[in-house]
Amino acid sequence: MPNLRLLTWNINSVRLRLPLLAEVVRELAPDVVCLQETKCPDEFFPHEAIAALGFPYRTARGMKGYNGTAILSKLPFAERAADPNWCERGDCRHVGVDLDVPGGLELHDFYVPAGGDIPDRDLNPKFAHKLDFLAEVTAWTAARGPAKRAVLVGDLNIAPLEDDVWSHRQLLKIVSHTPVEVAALNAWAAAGEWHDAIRHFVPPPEKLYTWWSYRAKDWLAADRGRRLDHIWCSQDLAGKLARHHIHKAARGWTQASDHVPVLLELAL
DNA sequence: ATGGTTGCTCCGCAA
Repeated sequence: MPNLRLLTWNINSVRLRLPLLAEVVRELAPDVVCLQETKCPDEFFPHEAIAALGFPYRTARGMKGYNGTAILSKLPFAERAADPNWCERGDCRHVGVDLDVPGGLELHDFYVPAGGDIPDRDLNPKFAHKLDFLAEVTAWTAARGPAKRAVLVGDLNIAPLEDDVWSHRQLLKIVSHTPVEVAALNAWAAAGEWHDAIRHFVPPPEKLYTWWSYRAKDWLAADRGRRLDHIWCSQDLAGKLARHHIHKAARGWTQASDHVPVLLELAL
């Protein structure tokens, strides 16, 4: 089969940014799109409009106002309905599918809790939730053993490497780049023997970002980004990584998301 | 050191 083009994007409202999703599809021609922060209850998910973009297979797990994940596909898949309800919250932070490609492919789309502003689990319940969520997914991953024929994508809300942030030193106490979060993310990846498919193409010390704050006067000039969005693959796919693309231009679009699409092409 | 913007929803909260 031709290469599989997988895209992940924190769209920050699927309804508001439907025209931008169409533009992403037009420019990057993904076969599978994993969205986060759809902010859309399932009964309002824009299925018809997305079907018209060329995605006959779709699954959405959304809720009112916050969170929400969705997978849109040109290829058939079976939804993984039995995956856990993280932290018993039902807060729509994960959806997984088994893609119908030769040899099969398990695909997981995650939206890890952002964690609030104070990096202390005793002072900040949102930070405690982030760490608890990471501990839970790590235990689940460890129990399942090394990932095989699998890809994990999403807004993991952690920039693990020094070169995943504009200033390692200045962000050490900023939620998303604290040592405790980085250790938790690394433990999760280690538990499944996941391979960082994007850093495979762009090793440190090259800077790499997927998110730029809305609060900057000039996001491009300041370039104070962070790499919060990730694509991991199982070791058996590491030799099949064909190319990647971080669609930085999308950050400059009118009414942009603060995250940009990240694409991985796999030679299955 | 601080404040800055956005989206959803209900006028604050999460990011």
